[in-house]
Amino acid sequence: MEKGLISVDRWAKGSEAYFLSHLHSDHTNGLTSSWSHAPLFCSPVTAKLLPFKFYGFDLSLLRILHPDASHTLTLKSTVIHVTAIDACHCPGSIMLLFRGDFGCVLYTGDFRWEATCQRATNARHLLRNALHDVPVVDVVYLDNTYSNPIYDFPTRHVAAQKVIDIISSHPDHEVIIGINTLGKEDLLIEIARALQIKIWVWPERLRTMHLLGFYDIFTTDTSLTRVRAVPQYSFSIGTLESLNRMCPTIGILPSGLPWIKKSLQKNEFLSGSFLTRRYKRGKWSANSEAQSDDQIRNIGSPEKIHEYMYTVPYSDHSNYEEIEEFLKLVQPTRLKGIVASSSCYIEPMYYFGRLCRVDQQTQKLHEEQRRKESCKREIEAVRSKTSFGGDNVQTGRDRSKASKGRSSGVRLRRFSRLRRTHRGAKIQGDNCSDQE
DNA sequence: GCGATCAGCT
DNA sequence: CACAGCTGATCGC
Repeated sequence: MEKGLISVDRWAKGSEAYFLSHLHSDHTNGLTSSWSHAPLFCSPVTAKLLPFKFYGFDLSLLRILHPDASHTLTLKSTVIHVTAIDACHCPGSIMLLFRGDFGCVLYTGDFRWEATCQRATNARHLLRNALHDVPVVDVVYLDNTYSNPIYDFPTRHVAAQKVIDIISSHPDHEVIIGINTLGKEDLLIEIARALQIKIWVWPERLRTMHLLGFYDIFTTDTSLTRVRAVPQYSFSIGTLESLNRMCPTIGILPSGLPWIKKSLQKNEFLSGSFLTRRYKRGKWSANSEAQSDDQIRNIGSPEKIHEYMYTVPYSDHSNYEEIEEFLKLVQPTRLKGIVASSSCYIEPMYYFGRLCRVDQQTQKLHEEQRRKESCKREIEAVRSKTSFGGDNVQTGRDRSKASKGRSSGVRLRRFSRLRRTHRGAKIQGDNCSDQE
Protein backbone atom coordinates (compact mmCIF):
# COMPACT_ATOMS: atom_id res chain seq x y z
CA MET A 1 0.00 0.00 0.00
CA GLU A 2 2.35 2.66 1.23
CA LYS A 3 5.34 1.21 -0.49
CA GLY A 4 6.39 2.80 -3.74
CA LEU A 5 5.36 6.41 -3.92
CA ILE A 6 5.82 6.48 -7.66
CA SER A 7 6.33 3.76 -10.22
CA VAL A 8 8.21 4.02 -13.48
CA ASP A 9 7.42 1.43 -16.14
CA ARG A 10 5.82 -0.69 -13.43
CA TRP A 11 2.10 -1.13 -13.19
CA ALA A 12 1.21 -2.98 -10.02
CA LYS A 13 -1.12 -1.33 -7.54
CA GLY A 14 0.11 0.80 -4.68
CA SER A 15 1.71 3.93 -6.13
CA GLU A 16 0.39 7.46 -6.21
CA ALA A 17 1.65 8.23 -9.68
CA TYR A 18 2.85 6.15 -12.63
CA PHE A 19 5.32 7.07 -15.33
CA LEU A 20 5.80 5.48 -18.73
CA SER A 21 9.18 6.08 -20.38
CA HIS A 22 8.15 4.72 -23.78
CA LEU A 23 5.73 2.33 -25.41
CA HIS A 24 7.82 -0.80 -25.94
CA SER A 25 6.27 -3.96 -24.57
CA ASP A 26 8.96 -4.75 -22.04
CA HIS A 27 8.10 -1.45 -20.33
CA THR A 28 4.34 -1.86 -20.44
CA ASN A 29 4.17 -5.30 -18.88
CA GLY A 30 1.15 -5.18 -16.58
CA LEU A 31 -0.41 -2.17 -18.28
CA THR A 32 -3.73 -3.05 -19.91
CA SER A 33 -6.74 -1.35 -21.45
CA SER A 34 -8.58 -1.58 -18.17
CA TRP A 35 -5.69 -0.40 -15.96
CA SER A 36 -6.81 2.48 -13.74
CA HIS A 37 -4.70 2.62 -10.58
CA ALA A 38 -3.72 6.29 -10.69
CA PRO A 39 -2.66 9.06 -13.09
CA LEU A 40 -0.18 8.02 -15.78
CA PHE A 41 2.47 10.52 -16.84
CA CYS A 42 4.16 10.29 -20.23
CA SER A 43 5.38 12.32 -23.19
CA PRO A 44 2.96 13.87 -25.69
CA VAL A 45 3.92 11.37 -28.38
CA THR A 46 3.44 8.41 -26.06
CA ALA A 47 0.05 9.79 -25.03
CA LYS A 48 -0.92 10.00 -28.67
CA LEU A 49 0.10 6.42 -29.42
CA LEU A 50 -1.03 4.74 -26.21
CA PRO A 51 -4.78 4.52 -26.99
CA PHE A 52 -3.94 2.52 -30.11
CA LYS A 53 -1.93 -0.01 -28.17
CA PHE A 54 -4.51 -0.20 -25.39
CA TYR A 55 -7.94 0.23 -26.95
CA GLY A 56 -10.45 1.57 -24.48
CA PHE A 57 -7.85 2.94 -22.08
CA ASP A 58 -9.29 5.58 -19.76
CA LEU A 59 -7.76 8.68 -21.30
CA SER A 60 -8.69 10.83 -18.33
CA LEU A 61 -5.82 9.13 -16.50
CA LEU A 62 -3.21 10.48 -18.90
CA ARG A 63 -1.01 13.40 -17.87
CA ILE A 64 1.36 14.96 -20.37
CA LEU A 65 4.94 15.77 -19.47
CA HIS A 66 6.36 18.30 -21.88
CA PRO A 67 9.95 17.38 -22.55
CA ASP A 68 11.42 20.78 -21.87
CA ALA A 69 9.73 21.88 -18.68
CA SER A 70 9.90 20.98 -15.03
CA HIS A 71 6.60 19.80 -13.59
CA THR A 72 5.53 20.03 -9.99
CA LEU A 73 3.19 17.26 -8.97
CA THR A 74 1.16 17.38 -5.80
CA LEU A 75 0.59 13.83 -4.68
CA LYS A 76 -1.47 12.66 -1.74
CA SER A 77 1.46 12.48 0.62
CA THR A 78 4.05 14.83 -0.82
CA VAL A 79 5.12 17.10 -3.64
CA ILE A 80 7.60 15.99 -6.27
CA HIS A 81 9.27 17.69 -9.20
CA VAL A 82 9.81 15.86 -12.44
CA THR A 83 11.57 16.79 -15.65
CA ALA A 84 11.22 14.75 -18.83
CA ILE A 85 14.15 14.67 -21.24
CA ASP A 86 14.22 13.22 -24.74
CA ALA A 87 15.81 9.77 -24.52
CA CYS A 88 16.38 9.47 -28.30
CA HIS A 89 15.43 5.79 -28.14
CA CYS A 90 12.13 5.55 -30.01
CA PRO A 91 9.35 8.06 -30.69
CA GLY A 92 8.04 9.45 -27.43
CA SER A 93 10.80 8.00 -25.28
CA ILE A 94 11.88 10.08 -22.29
CA MET A 95 14.22 10.01 -19.33
CA LEU A 96 12.78 11.17 -16.04
CA LEU A 97 14.52 13.30 -13.45
CA PHE A 98 12.72 13.23 -10.10
CA ARG A 99 13.28 15.47 -7.11
CA GLY A 100 11.48 15.10 -3.80
CA ASP A 101 11.78 14.03 -0.19
CA PHE A 102 13.57 10.95 -1.43
CA GLY A 103 16.33 13.00 -3.00
CA CYS A 104 17.12 13.11 -6.68
CA VAL A 105 16.62 10.16 -8.98
CA LEU A 106 17.26 9.93 -12.69
CA TYR A 107 15.57 7.12 -14.59
CA THR A 108 17.00 6.86 -18.08
CA GLY A 109 14.53 4.43 -19.55
CA ASP A 110 16.03 3.05 -22.73
CA PHE A 111 18.19 5.73 -24.30
CA ARG A 112 20.70 6.46 -27.06
CA TRP A 113 23.20 9.19 -26.27
CA GLU A 114 24.97 9.81 -29.57
CA ALA A 115 27.63 12.48 -29.57
CA THR A 116 26.83 13.76 -33.05
CA CYS A 117 23.07 13.52 -32.98
CA GLN A 118 21.34 16.88 -32.84
CA ARG A 119 18.48 15.58 -30.74
CA ALA A 120 20.85 14.08 -28.21
CA THR A 121 22.75 17.35 -28.14
CA ASN A 122 19.54 19.18 -27.29
CA ALA A 123 18.77 16.59 -24.64
CA ARG A 124 22.23 17.08 -23.16
CA HIS A 125 21.62 20.80 -22.83
CA LEU A 126 18.29 20.18 -21.16
CA LEU A 127 19.73 17.67 -18.77
CA ARG A 128 22.65 19.93 -17.92
CA ASN A 129 20.24 22.76 -17.16
CA ALA A 130 18.03 20.54 -15.05
CA LEU A 131 21.05 19.32 -13.11
CA HIS A 132 21.97 22.90 -12.21
CA ASP A 133 19.08 22.91 -9.76
CA VAL A 134 20.18 19.67 -8.19
CA PRO A 135 22.94 19.31 -5.63
CA VAL A 136 23.57 15.70 -6.48
CA VAL A 137 21.88 12.84 -8.32
CA ASP A 138 21.51 10.13 -5.72
CA VAL A 139 20.59 7.28 -8.02
CA VAL A 140 20.63 6.69 -11.74
CA TYR A 141 18.44 3.88 -13.01
CA LEU A 142 20.43 3.10 -16.11
CA ASP A 143 19.70 1.49 -19.45
CA ASN A 144 22.58 -0.91 -19.04
CA THR A 145 21.78 -3.01 -22.11
CA TYR A 146 25.27 -2.46 -23.52
CA SER A 147 27.18 -1.48 -20.43
CA ASN A 148 30.13 -3.59 -21.37
CA PRO A 149 33.15 -2.34 -23.34
CA ILE A 150 32.80 -5.18 -25.81
CA TYR A 151 29.80 -3.33 -27.22
CA ASP A 152 31.22 -0.93 -29.70
CA PHE A 153 29.02 0.06 -32.62
CA PRO A 154 28.60 3.14 -34.78
CA THR A 155 26.04 5.92 -34.70
CA ARG A 156 22.68 5.28 -36.24
CA HIS A 157 23.49 7.62 -39.08
CA VAL A 158 26.57 5.61 -40.00
CA ALA A 159 24.62 2.36 -39.70
CA ALA A 160 21.87 3.81 -41.90
CA GLN A 161 24.44 4.58 -44.59
CA LYS A 162 25.49 0.94 -44.49
CA VAL A 163 21.91 -0.12 -45.04
CA ILE A 164 21.63 2.30 -47.94
CA ASP A 165 24.85 0.91 -49.43
CA ILE A 166 23.53 -2.62 -49.20
CA ILE A 167 20.29 -1.68 -50.93
CA SER A 168 22.12 0.32 -53.62
CA SER A 169 24.39 -2.57 -54.39
CA HIS A 170 21.36 -4.78 -55.06
CA PRO A 171 19.52 -2.65 -57.63
CA ASP A 172 17.47 -5.54 -58.96
CA HIS A 173 16.46 -7.06 -55.65
CA GLU A 174 13.42 -6.73 -53.52
CA VAL A 175 14.46 -5.64 -50.04
CA ILE A 176 12.92 -6.62 -46.72
CA ILE A 177 13.85 -4.84 -43.51
CA GLY A 178 12.83 -6.18 -40.11
CA ILE A 179 11.44 -3.64 -37.67
CA ASN A 180 9.20 -3.65 -34.60
CA THR A 181 6.01 -1.83 -33.73
CA LEU A 182 7.78 1.36 -32.75
CA GLY A 183 11.29 2.62 -33.48
CA LYS A 184 13.73 2.82 -36.41
CA GLU A 185 11.55 5.33 -38.27
CA ASP A 186 14.59 7.52 -38.83
CA LEU A 187 16.40 4.67 -40.53
CA LEU A 188 13.54 4.15 -42.96
CA ILE A 189 13.30 7.86 -43.63
CA GLU A 190 17.02 8.10 -44.39
CA ILE A 191 16.68 5.23 -46.83
CA ALA A 192 13.67 6.82 -48.50
CA ARG A 193 15.44 10.15 -48.89
CA ALA A 194 18.74 8.76 -50.10
CA LEU A 195 17.20 6.43 -52.65
CA GLN A 196 14.20 8.58 -53.53
CA ILE A 197 11.75 5.78 -52.89
CA LYS A 198 8.79 5.04 -50.71
CA ILE A 199 8.87 2.35 -48.06
CA TRP A 200 6.17 -0.26 -47.70
CA VAL A 201 4.87 -0.92 -44.19
CA TRP A 202 1.97 -3.02 -42.94
CA PRO A 203 -1.34 -1.23 -42.32
CA GLU A 204 -1.08 -0.81 -38.53
CA ARG A 205 2.43 0.50 -38.93
CA LEU A 206 1.24 3.01 -41.51
CA ARG A 207 -1.27 4.29 -39.00
CA THR A 208 1.53 4.69 -36.48
CA MET A 209 3.60 6.56 -39.07
CA HIS A 210 0.69 8.91 -39.69
CA LEU A 211 0.24 9.47 -35.96
CA LEU A 212 3.91 10.38 -35.82
CA GLY A 213 3.42 12.89 -38.62
CA PHE A 214 5.06 10.99 -41.50
CA TYR A 215 2.59 11.17 -44.34
CA ASP A 216 4.35 10.87 -47.70
CA ILE A 217 7.19 8.45 -47.17
CA PHE A 218 5.33 5.26 -46.36
CA THR A 219 2.82 3.22 -48.29
CA THR A 220 0.89 -0.02 -48.04
CA ASP A 221 0.92 -0.45 -51.82
CA THR A 222 3.53 -3.04 -52.76
CA SER A 223 3.57 -1.94 -56.37
CA LEU A 224 5.09 1.43 -55.47
CA THR A 225 8.41 0.26 -54.03
CA ARG A 226 10.89 -2.57 -53.80
CA VAL A 227 11.71 -1.85 -50.16
CA ARG A 228 9.45 -3.25 -47.48
CA ALA A 229 9.67 -2.93 -43.71
CA VAL A 230 8.08 -5.96 -42.09
CA PRO A 231 7.63 -7.12 -38.49
CA GLN A 232 10.90 -8.56 -37.41
CA TYR A 233 9.32 -11.64 -35.89
CA SER A 234 7.64 -12.44 -39.20
CA PHE A 235 10.69 -13.07 -41.30
CA SER A 236 13.58 -15.44 -41.18
CA ILE A 237 16.06 -17.06 -43.51
CA GLY A 238 13.30 -19.50 -44.36
CA THR A 239 11.04 -16.67 -45.52
CA LEU A 240 13.83 -15.26 -47.65
CA GLU A 241 14.56 -18.61 -49.23
CA SER A 242 10.90 -18.99 -50.21
CA LEU A 243 10.78 -15.47 -51.60
CA ASN A 244 13.90 -16.07 -53.64
CA ARG A 245 12.17 -18.88 -55.48
CA MET A 246 9.89 -16.21 -56.90
CA CYS A 247 12.15 -13.18 -57.21
CA PRO A 248 15.56 -12.04 -55.98
CA THR A 249 15.16 -10.73 -52.45
CA ILE A 250 17.52 -9.73 -49.67
CA GLY A 251 16.74 -9.23 -46.01
CA ILE A 252 18.29 -6.65 -43.71
CA LEU A 253 18.16 -6.82 -39.94
CA PRO A 254 19.05 -3.49 -38.40
CA SER A 255 20.41 -5.39 -35.39
CA GLY A 256 21.24 -9.04 -35.11
CA LEU A 257 24.60 -10.35 -34.09
CA PRO A 258 26.06 -8.75 -31.03
CA TRP A 259 28.31 -5.96 -32.12
CA ILE A 260 31.38 -7.21 -30.45
CA LYS A 261 34.70 -5.52 -31.01
CA LYS A 262 36.60 -6.87 -33.97
CA SER A 263 39.52 -8.03 -31.89
CA LEU A 264 37.29 -10.25 -29.86
CA GLN A 265 35.59 -11.63 -32.91
CA LYS A 266 38.85 -12.52 -34.53
CA ASN A 267 40.46 -13.97 -31.50
CA GLU A 268 37.66 -15.75 -29.84
CA PHE A 269 34.44 -15.95 -31.68
CA LEU A 270 35.28 -16.54 -35.31
CA SER A 271 37.83 -19.18 -34.56
CA GLY A 272 35.69 -20.73 -31.89
CA SER A 273 32.19 -21.97 -31.83
CA PHE A 274 30.35 -18.72 -31.41
CA LEU A 275 29.09 -18.27 -34.95
CA THR A 276 28.56 -21.95 -35.47
CA ARG A 277 26.24 -22.02 -32.57
CA ARG A 278 24.34 -19.01 -33.66
CA TYR A 279 23.88 -20.62 -36.98
CA LYS A 280 22.67 -23.86 -35.55
CA ARG A 281 20.14 -22.13 -33.41
CA GLY A 282 18.34 -20.24 -36.14
CA LYS A 283 15.94 -21.79 -38.61
CA TRP A 284 18.33 -21.05 -41.39
CA SER A 285 20.37 -24.17 -41.09
CA ALA A 286 18.09 -26.18 -43.37
CA ASN A 287 19.64 -29.38 -42.16
CA SER A 288 20.32 -29.57 -38.50
CA GLU A 289 23.97 -30.30 -39.14
CA ALA A 290 26.59 -28.02 -37.74
CA GLN A 291 28.01 -25.59 -40.23
CA SER A 292 31.44 -26.40 -41.50
CA ASP A 293 34.37 -24.09 -40.96
CA ASP A 294 34.17 -23.17 -44.63
CA GLN A 295 30.62 -22.02 -44.25
CA ILE A 296 31.58 -19.94 -41.30
CA ARG A 297 34.33 -18.32 -43.32
CA ASN A 298 31.81 -17.59 -46.05
CA ILE A 299 29.87 -15.49 -43.64
CA GLY A 300 32.70 -13.08 -44.24
CA SER A 301 32.18 -9.79 -42.54
CA PRO A 302 29.68 -9.78 -39.72
CA GLU A 303 27.41 -7.86 -42.04
CA LYS A 304 26.49 -10.66 -44.40
CA ILE A 305 25.29 -13.57 -42.34
CA HIS A 306 23.66 -15.55 -45.09
CA GLU A 307 23.34 -15.60 -48.85
CA TYR A 308 20.24 -13.41 -48.61
CA MET A 309 20.56 -11.89 -45.16
CA TYR A 310 22.46 -8.89 -43.85
CA THR A 311 22.69 -7.43 -40.39
CA VAL A 312 23.63 -3.85 -39.64
CA PRO A 313 24.53 -2.56 -36.20
CA TYR A 314 21.71 -0.03 -35.94
CA SER A 315 20.96 0.33 -32.25
CA ASP A 316 18.47 2.41 -30.31
CA HIS A 317 20.47 1.81 -27.14
CA SER A 318 23.65 3.60 -26.15
CA ASN A 319 26.93 1.83 -26.71
CA TYR A 320 29.46 1.56 -23.91
CA GLU A 321 31.24 4.77 -24.74
CA GLU A 322 27.99 6.74 -24.86
CA ILE A 323 26.89 5.41 -21.49
CA GLU A 324 30.26 6.45 -20.15
CA GLU A 325 29.86 9.99 -21.49
CA PHE A 326 26.38 10.18 -20.06
CA LEU A 327 27.56 9.19 -16.60
CA LYS A 328 30.45 11.64 -16.71
CA LEU A 329 27.83 14.34 -17.08
CA VAL A 330 25.46 13.10 -14.40
CA GLN A 331 27.97 11.82 -11.83
CA PRO A 332 25.44 10.00 -9.70
CA THR A 333 26.16 8.63 -6.27
CA ARG A 334 24.69 5.26 -7.09
CA LEU A 335 23.87 3.28 -10.17
CA LYS A 336 21.26 0.63 -10.85
CA GLY A 337 20.71 -1.29 -14.05
CA ILE A 338 17.16 -1.55 -15.34
CA VAL A 339 17.96 -4.51 -17.59
CA ALA A 340 18.49 -7.56 -15.44
CA SER A 341 19.59 -9.93 -18.12
CA SER A 342 21.64 -9.82 -21.21
CA SER A 343 24.24 -12.11 -22.62
CA CYS A 344 26.86 -9.70 -21.40
CA TYR A 345 25.19 -8.45 -18.27
CA ILE A 346 27.61 -6.86 -15.90
CA GLU A 347 26.74 -5.08 -12.71
CA PRO A 348 26.93 -1.46 -13.91
CA MET A 349 28.96 -0.38 -10.90
CA TYR A 350 31.73 -2.65 -12.08
CA TYR A 351 32.66 -0.53 -15.08
CA PHE A 352 31.04 2.72 -14.13
CA GLY A 353 31.55 2.91 -10.37
CA ARG A 354 34.61 5.03 -11.04
CA LEU A 355 32.35 7.66 -12.61
CA CYS A 356 30.15 7.89 -9.55
CA ARG A 357 30.63 10.41 -6.83
CA VAL A 358 32.86 8.95 -4.23
CA ASP A 359 30.97 8.01 -1.18
CA GLN A 360 32.26 5.33 1.08
CA GLN A 361 29.77 2.70 0.16
CA THR A 362 30.38 3.14 -3.53
CA GLN A 363 34.11 3.17 -3.13
CA LYS A 364 34.08 0.03 -1.07
CA LEU A 365 31.88 -1.82 -3.51
CA HIS A 366 34.01 -0.76 -6.40
CA GLU A 367 37.26 -1.81 -4.80
CA GLU A 368 35.84 -5.10 -3.70
CA GLN A 369 34.72 -5.93 -7.19
CA ARG A 370 37.98 -4.88 -8.72
CA ARG A 371 39.76 -7.18 -6.38
CA LYS A 372 37.51 -10.11 -7.03
CA GLU A 373 37.71 -10.27 -10.75
CA SER A 374 39.88 -8.87 -13.42
CA CYS A 375 38.55 -7.57 -16.69
CA LYS A 376 39.82 -10.66 -18.40
CA ARG A 377 37.65 -12.86 -16.28
CA GLU A 378 34.62 -10.84 -17.23
CA ILE A 379 35.30 -11.54 -20.86
CA GLU A 380 35.58 -15.20 -19.99
CA ALA A 381 32.22 -14.98 -18.33
CA VAL A 382 30.71 -13.46 -21.42
CA ARG A 383 32.12 -16.19 -23.57
CA SER A 384 30.82 -18.98 -21.46
CA LYS A 385 27.42 -17.37 -21.35
CA THR A 386 27.17 -17.25 -25.09
CA SER A 387 27.72 -20.96 -25.19
CA PHE A 388 24.84 -23.12 -26.19
CA GLY A 389 24.15 -26.39 -24.48
CA GLY A 390 26.85 -28.01 -22.41
CA ASP A 391 27.08 -27.04 -18.83
CA ASN A 392 26.31 -23.45 -18.24
CA VAL A 393 28.49 -22.96 -15.26
CA GLN A 394 27.66 -20.05 -13.05
CA THR A 395 29.93 -17.31 -14.14
CA GLY A 396 30.39 -15.36 -11.02
CA ARG A 397 29.10 -12.21 -9.54
CA ASP A 398 27.15 -10.86 -12.49
CA ARG A 399 24.93 -13.84 -12.93
CA SER A 400 24.22 -14.50 -9.30
CA LYS A 401 23.38 -10.83 -8.91
CA ALA A 402 21.00 -10.93 -11.80
CA SER A 403 19.25 -14.04 -10.69
CA LYS A 404 18.71 -12.50 -7.29
CA GLY A 405 19.32 -15.64 -5.34
CA ARG A 406 16.51 -17.57 -6.94
CA SER A 407 16.58 -21.27 -6.50
CA SER A 408 19.48 -22.68 -8.34
CA GLY A 409 19.20 -25.17 -11.12
CA VAL A 410 17.00 -23.06 -13.36
CA ARG A 411 19.01 -21.19 -15.86
CA LEU A 412 18.33 -19.47 -19.14
CA ARG A 413 14.58 -19.70 -19.09
CA ARG A 414 14.30 -18.39 -15.60
CA PHE A 415 16.81 -15.80 -16.60
CA SER A 416 14.90 -14.54 -19.60
CA ARG A 417 11.66 -14.49 -17.68
CA LEU A 418 13.36 -12.19 -15.27
CA ARG A 419 14.31 -9.85 -18.06
CA ARG A 420 10.74 -9.39 -19.12
CA THR A 421 9.53 -8.49 -15.72
CA HIS A 422 12.45 -6.56 -14.39
CA ARG A 423 12.29 -3.22 -16.12
CA GLY A 424 11.12 -0.21 -14.24
CA ALA A 425 11.47 1.05 -10.74
CA LYS A 426 9.57 2.02 -7.67
CA ILE A 427 10.78 5.05 -5.85
CA GLN A 428 9.97 5.41 -2.22
CA GLY A 429 11.05 6.97 1.03
CA ASP A 430 14.69 7.90 0.98
CA ASN A 431 15.89 4.73 -0.62
CA CYS A 432 14.94 3.42 -3.97
CA SER A 433 14.25 -0.18 -4.58
CA ASP A 434 13.49 -2.46 -7.42
CA GLN A 435 10.62 -4.07 -5.59
CA GLU A 436 10.42 -7.79 -5.24
C1' DG B 1 -14.51 -13.79 -21.97
C1' DC B 2 -10.49 -11.59 -19.84
C1' DG B 3 -6.11 -11.15 -17.65
C1' DA B 4 -1.99 -13.32 -16.16
C1' DT B 5 1.58 -16.43 -16.99
C1' DC B 6 4.31 -19.34 -19.58
C1' DA B 7 6.30 -21.93 -23.71
C1' DG B 8 8.20 -21.36 -27.90
C1' DC B 9 9.64 -18.85 -31.63
C1' DT B 10 12.37 -15.09 -34.37
C1' DC C 1 23.06 -15.06 -26.31
C1' DA C 2 20.14 -10.59 -27.97
C1' DC C 3 16.98 -4.93 -29.50
C1' DA C 4 11.51 -6.23 -28.95
C1' DG C 5 7.79 -8.80 -30.24
C1' DC C 6 4.19 -12.37 -31.74
C1' DT C 7 1.17 -16.63 -31.17
C1' DG C 8 -0.93 -20.01 -28.63
C1' DA C 9 -1.88 -22.96 -24.37
C1' DT C 10 -3.41 -23.04 -19.80
C1' DC C 11 -5.37 -21.51 -15.53
C1' DG C 12 -8.19 -18.81 -12.38
C1' DC C 13 -11.78 -15.61 -11.93
